[in-house]
Amino acid sequence: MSPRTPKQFQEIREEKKSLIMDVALEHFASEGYHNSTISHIAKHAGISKGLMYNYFESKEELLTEIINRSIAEISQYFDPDKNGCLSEEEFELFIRKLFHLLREKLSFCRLFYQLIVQKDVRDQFLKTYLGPVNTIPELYSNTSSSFLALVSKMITEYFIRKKERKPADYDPILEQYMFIYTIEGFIMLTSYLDEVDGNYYDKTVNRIIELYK
Amino acid sequence: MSPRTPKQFQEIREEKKSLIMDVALEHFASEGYHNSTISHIAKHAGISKGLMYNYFESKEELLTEIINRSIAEISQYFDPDKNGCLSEEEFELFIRKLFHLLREKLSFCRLFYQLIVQKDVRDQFLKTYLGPVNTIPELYSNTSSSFLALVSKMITEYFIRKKERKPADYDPILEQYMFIYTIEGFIMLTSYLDEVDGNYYDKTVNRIIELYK
Amino acid sequence: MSPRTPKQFQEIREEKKSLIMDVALEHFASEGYHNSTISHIAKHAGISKGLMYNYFESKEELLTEIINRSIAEISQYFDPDKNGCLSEEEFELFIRKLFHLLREKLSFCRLFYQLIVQKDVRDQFLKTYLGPVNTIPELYSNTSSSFLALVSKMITEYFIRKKERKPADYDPILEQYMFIYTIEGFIMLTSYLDEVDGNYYDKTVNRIIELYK
Amino acid sequence: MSPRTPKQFQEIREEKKSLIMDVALEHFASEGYHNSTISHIAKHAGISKGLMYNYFESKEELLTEIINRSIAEISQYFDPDKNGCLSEEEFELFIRKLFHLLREKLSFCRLFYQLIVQKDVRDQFLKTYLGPVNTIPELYSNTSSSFLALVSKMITEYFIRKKERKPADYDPILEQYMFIYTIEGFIMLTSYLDEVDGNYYDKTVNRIIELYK
DNA sequence: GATGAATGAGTATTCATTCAT
DNA sequence: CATGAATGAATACTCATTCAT
Repeated sequence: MSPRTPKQFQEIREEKKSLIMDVALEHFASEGYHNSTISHIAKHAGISKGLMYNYFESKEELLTEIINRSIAEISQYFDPDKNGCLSEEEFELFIRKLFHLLREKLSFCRLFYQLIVQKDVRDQFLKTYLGPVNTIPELYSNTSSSFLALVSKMITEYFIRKKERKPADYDPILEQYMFIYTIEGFIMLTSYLDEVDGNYYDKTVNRIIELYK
Repeated sequence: MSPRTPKQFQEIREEKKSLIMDVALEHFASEGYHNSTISHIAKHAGISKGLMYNYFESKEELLTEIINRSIAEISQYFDPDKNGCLSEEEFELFIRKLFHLLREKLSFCRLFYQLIVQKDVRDQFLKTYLGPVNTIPELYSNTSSSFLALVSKMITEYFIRKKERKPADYDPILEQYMFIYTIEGFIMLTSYLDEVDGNYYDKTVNRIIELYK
Repeated sequence: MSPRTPKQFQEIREEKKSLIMDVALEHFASEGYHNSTISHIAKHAGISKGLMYNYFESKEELLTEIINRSIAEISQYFDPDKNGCLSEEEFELFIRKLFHLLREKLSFCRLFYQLIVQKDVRDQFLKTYLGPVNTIPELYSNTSSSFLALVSKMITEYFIRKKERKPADYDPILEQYMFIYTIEGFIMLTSYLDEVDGNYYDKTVNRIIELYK
Repeated sequence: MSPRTPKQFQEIREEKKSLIMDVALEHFASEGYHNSTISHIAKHAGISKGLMYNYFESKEELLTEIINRSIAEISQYFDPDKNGCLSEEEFELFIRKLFHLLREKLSFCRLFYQLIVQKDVRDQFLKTYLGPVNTIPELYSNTSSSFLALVSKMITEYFIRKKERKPADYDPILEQYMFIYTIEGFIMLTSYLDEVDGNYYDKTVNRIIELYK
């Protein structure tokens, strides 16, 4: 057998890292960061505790990398920075994509809530991912870390623009809040109460689009 | 000096217990149950660790008592078991009260989310407080521990009843979901993003009532 | 009512002390010294923790007083210091008394074993109660603290004297050991295995007398 | 340097486990289970507290493993389950072995008494090791955990069988009790009074055999 | 005398992290 | 690279003892 090339080594390494992060995400999401032990994660990933520290400097870094990877995945999924302006069709598509993604990334949603409810983490997290656009260094190659801020801004502008085709008493800020609350509540409850029947899942999406498009 | 009377002891106990619970609630709410240490809580309450165990048998009992106390406060605030049936006025009042209460019990809301995101605690919590009405012994004199289940049931029935005064294609289940999501998202975001401006706080309440009454 | 005389106070005090010691003996005997808490003992004695320290300087002193009282009771029960020499009748009576006492003082027997098995306590205990006769100051008014040493000496002399009415190959030391082992085993097993049927209790006594008188 | 092989790890584990158990046995035997702290045991074993829990899940499991190991050693020493029936020669051999073993396993004897005098532990211990033969799963490969029950049964049967070669008034139950008491007393006193002179040690064995064979 | 609130040192246990092999 | 033994700081909880009232 020919010895592995450095490139192959690199690939193996990345795969292993990815595996560990997958396992860790599941643990962090369901048990919480502090209740997930390196021991358990390592065992479930099929490696030794010691090797974990070959891939990640610390438990905290493991968490950070998981978050960054997830954000990167999500943001490239939406790829919203094409022109920074949502058309009605794009808005509807955005919602549909969001709800579709939700099903596939339940673990990340739960992890997200784990972080949000944790005071110390929350502050750090919000500063990093909801901070002002462009002022924060990129963490992943093609991704602004303030992706969430960007999305938030685009939605705001979408609602403001919508006012033109609405009656005089239409309050875009209020509508945006209502929209965010509904989305937020839906994600939260879907993430934790595994009772959503598929039928109403779709009905809900349509109703939200109907109300807020 | 004459010794303290039993009544004096009782008062001291009640006051100190209450103090500890207040402090612990803040900790549990912001740091999470598992991350809040008895040491820290004791220190912030200005007492020794040992004394904590004079008042509460364990950390878990401390949590339980805090939850029970909060649920009791909230449920007596709503007193929904008068006739078990919401009129339109009562529904509106219920929402207004809920939003009013939210401002005063932010810590409890946060604690609630801390519990929800923690797998082990969630199951226990949901079983106890969302379990079937009437099957769970009362924890506080005038309060069923399944207060939340009762509220939930009343709301469901309210939406079903509403169908009569709505068009044929009105889907009460869907509307109830939408209502719950909105409320939920509002509570969640209000609990954690301390940016809600009072102006829109009221506007939101009115809009929710307008949409779902 | 006339105020209590100092003597009455003293009596009340002694009664209370005695009650506490009774309760504590039961606890120490069944749970062990270290597992018996002052709290529990006080509660079972119907007094407060604080008051315990009015009667006994410390938990250790409480134990010491219990031991001394028990030894005093037992030694006055046997009153062996009349002439220091056991006749055959006295020997039989001694055994019968011992077995009779065993039934009434089970708790003390158990406490005794609790102490014996505890290295630190054992050394102290043995030094005090098996030490050389007359060299240790009396703890209770009419009682030598080396009562056990005295009894031990009397038994030894009894067996040595017995040799005169026995065959030449009779080994008094060996017989004394056998006697002590039998007694010891009987007390130990009776103390802990509550299965001794009364019938064999008496038969055993008679057999021991038959063998070793 | 090449990493340790699994076998090496296994060896390290076994050796260290054994070391810890040896040290812990000494502590449990002389101080008692509850008074022996993990801290002290660890310190005397030359390891950190934390490492204790790499080898034993809890203090209780440490105790259980020590007991099981000792029982296993002892029972294989006697190997009494060959045919379940003691001949006179086997009875004598059994006693001689017992007394020989006693000298080597003093610590275990003391531990045994520690357990007996501790109410909570006693019940558990007796249930496990004196329970009915054959109903308890084997803990060590070739060892019934009710080894003691088996021995007890064999001795009972031995005495009953003996009646045939004895006078009519021979009471096998009484004789068995006397035998047990003597043995018991001998073990107890030998375990705790380190004064037994070797000379009388052998004489005692012979005398017991003479009396009860 | 009498109470129980209050303390603090101690105990079992957990876990991220390091390191020899 | 890989392993898991080893550490140590932290955590929930206990209990003899003190002390203000």
